[in-house]
Amino acid sequence: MSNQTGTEPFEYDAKSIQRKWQPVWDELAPFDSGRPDDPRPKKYVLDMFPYPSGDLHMGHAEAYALGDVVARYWVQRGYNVMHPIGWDAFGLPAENAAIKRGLDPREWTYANIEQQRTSMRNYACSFDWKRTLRTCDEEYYRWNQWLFLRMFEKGLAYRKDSWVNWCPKDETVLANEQVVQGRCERCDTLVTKKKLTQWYFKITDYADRLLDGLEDLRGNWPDRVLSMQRNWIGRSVGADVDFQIEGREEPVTVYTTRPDTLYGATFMVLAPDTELAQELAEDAGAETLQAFTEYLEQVKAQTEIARESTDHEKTGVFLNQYAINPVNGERLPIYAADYVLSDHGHGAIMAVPAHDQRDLDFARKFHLPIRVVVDSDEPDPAESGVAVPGDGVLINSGPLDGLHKEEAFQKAIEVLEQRGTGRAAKNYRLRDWLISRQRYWGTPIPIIHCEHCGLVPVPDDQLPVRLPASAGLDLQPKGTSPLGAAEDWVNVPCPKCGAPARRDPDTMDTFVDSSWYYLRFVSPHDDAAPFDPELAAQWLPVDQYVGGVTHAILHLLYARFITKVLHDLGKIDFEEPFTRLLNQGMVLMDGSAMSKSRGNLVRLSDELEAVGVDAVRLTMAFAGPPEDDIDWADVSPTGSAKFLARAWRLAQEVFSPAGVDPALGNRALRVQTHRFLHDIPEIIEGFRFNVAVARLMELVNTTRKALDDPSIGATDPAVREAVEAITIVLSLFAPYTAEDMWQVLGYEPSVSLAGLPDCDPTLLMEHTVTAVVQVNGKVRGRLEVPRNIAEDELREGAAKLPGVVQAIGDRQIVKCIVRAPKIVNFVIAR
RNA sequence: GCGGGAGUGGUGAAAUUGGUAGACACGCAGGAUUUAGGUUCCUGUGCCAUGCGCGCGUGCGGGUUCGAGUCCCGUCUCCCGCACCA
Repeated sequence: MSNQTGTEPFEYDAKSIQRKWQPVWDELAPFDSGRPDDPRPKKYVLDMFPYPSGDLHMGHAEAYALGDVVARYWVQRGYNVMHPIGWDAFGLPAENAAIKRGLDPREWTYANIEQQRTSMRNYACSFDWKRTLRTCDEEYYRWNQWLFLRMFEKGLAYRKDSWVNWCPKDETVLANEQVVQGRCERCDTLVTKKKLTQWYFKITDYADRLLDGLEDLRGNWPDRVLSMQRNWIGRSVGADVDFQIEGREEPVTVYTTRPDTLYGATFMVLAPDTELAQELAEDAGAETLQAFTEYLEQVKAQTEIARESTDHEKTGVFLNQYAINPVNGERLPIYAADYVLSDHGHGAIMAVPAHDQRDLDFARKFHLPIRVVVDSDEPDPAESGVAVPGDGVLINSGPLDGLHKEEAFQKAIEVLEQRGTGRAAKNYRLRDWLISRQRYWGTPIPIIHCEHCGLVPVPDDQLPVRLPASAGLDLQPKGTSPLGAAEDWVNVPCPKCGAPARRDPDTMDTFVDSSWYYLRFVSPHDDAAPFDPELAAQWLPVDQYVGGVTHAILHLLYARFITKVLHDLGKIDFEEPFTRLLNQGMVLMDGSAMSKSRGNLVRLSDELEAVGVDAVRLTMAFAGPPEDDIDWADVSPTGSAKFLARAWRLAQEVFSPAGVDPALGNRALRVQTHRFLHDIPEIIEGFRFNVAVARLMELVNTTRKALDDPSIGATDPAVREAVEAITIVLSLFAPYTAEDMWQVLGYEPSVSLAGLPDCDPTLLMEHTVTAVVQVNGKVRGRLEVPRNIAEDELREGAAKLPGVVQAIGDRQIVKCIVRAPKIVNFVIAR
């Protein structure tokens, strides 16, 4: 970067500028927020807090660069901005790394946090350093326990025995959300199922509100995230229908989204791994039972291996039993088949082969009848093998005949409700949130197991339940929590009856920690409450959340859920935590995600060393729309560095005193400066950071020309005005460079607090514009005209342009469209 | 299959009420400065034709309009999420 010939008068040296300003900012703390007397309106800008698994990487660099633009922008607009940072410090990676290195997870975590903190300061993140938090601090996690207890009281935290996802490598249970295509989200191991008693949060109680709440976020959250959440919750609307079974007391209830096709049901299918299937098989006699048992074994063996297979050849076994269709009394043979899942709906379906592809596949294989009940133009499914799911007119359906799908849907439910054999119902893909983990490095669950009293909550005044020191504990994954072996810790008297009892040895999923941390920032060291209610009322909700799309489902869904819970507990008065969300893309290298194994890792520290902090930040902002991925191979950090040097040199050459009246300056340059100032807010608020940088570059180029133009020159006040505007806006992207320029321009630090200059509307109005003149829609000439030119005048001027005259020739002008002052279009006969 | 999004130069991308397509950069080419390289500065750069341009051009095909990257209909491709979810 540096000029080694020494012939240039000024040198831009990113490193020395960084060294120069960091201590000044530490002293000034320009981003401290929350002085009680601060009259500025509030703005809460939050970056997703990092996991301290090492030093910052390119992904952090992008996220924090973009979040910083937003935070710094609102400061420049005169807001009291709270922009805090913390560490999501509990969790498996820390524990695994600690085991590998033979360290205490605590030591390893805190060391990483310190390293990240140093890197963030160097990276000029505009965080309020008085408001940091670490989720592994007991002053933080005690409030996880507090939250757990409140939820326990409300029945929202409960234990149940069920088949859970199990990662054999990490030896711990996983939430549904942590299983990606049958594999552990973290270590990619094939997930297995294990029957265990675990703690759950009852997120399904909030399914409707979580889904409906997405409507309010439309426009302020990326469509992609809204759609992912919608999919994840997976609400479907339909009906529960009760079917009597021959020779059996209790009916079987099935869930269907197509009650309109009830008359088209020709058989029933149960999930093989249900008690009902087992019972029916037993009741049907030895032969059936044997066939069923064999099938069940086959299904169980297959699940783990064939999980991923894409073609699902239908299999199943007849249970030799019949159900009665409640609307027409028909006998429906009952099968057990693995295409019906035990954990969806009631684990049983009515099969309508004509109108459902899966049922049709099964019916064709087992030679079951196929009855069309929705008449459409499609070919007969029994012939074509293609089910007809679309609309049509109902036939063969008794009272539903002649109705369309939608009407029949409603009517069928009415009929069922009248007869008491069914009712409208909803179903969700969403499952309750499994929060217990059999690992050490997390928040202890504040429950004591007493032989006499059962599950006893730890009284609030005994919180926190401290995590015991790891010394002497075996942290190796082994399927049970290491805390169970901490005898001094685990054995306690029951808080209720005083008898010897044991603490729950599990720890909480770290997503519990991150589901409410945004609230803690308003009073990070409060020891009376998780957050100060008054401060929360003042600051919340978060106005702008910034983070990666990797958290589109997990973290954001959990945080929305916990927010609604806290709302219902009367602790806060809003239901959505994050008003606006910006999801930045990923930083790639040569088209794919960076990884050591792929050998395409770009180290942030190397980039910072090569071009400096500001150039890296600027590159992140300029690369393209923030939500798009950045391929580091496609961008030019050195190009950014060159631009910064150009801008910086501009400031060195300004030769008019600070405070000079810009009104005396060059008009053309002033016009461009003020158009720039006018457009910047709209551009930044629309997250079009790349455009903002382009506009900065444009203004730098123009100002350079003005400066070098002898008729304008370094003493022109308009040059100073332009450079000041550049400096202030540049401070959003390249704070070190801008700070240095600000000083050269004769001001005290910090430029971050300078404020965006007002733009002068008269300068926006006065300048001339280029009118485009078209003939038959093709551009044939241009005309410099005043902004307020009259239509007639513009038309006459346009008609005289040589290019236009030539294009028209002797043909007749049929029509002339004039939109002053921008365009004239002559329509001529062809 | 369901849901969401996107297709614009060699590359990243602009064009936010239908009105100059390709701003701003990267790359490349040429030139100035330099012993040389780098830096810095200047010029050029959508495609085709380049002796000429009422020539072509925003995935493709239609339509509306004086005028379409933008609106409408159809179609293809790609990316993301969910998926034997009844």
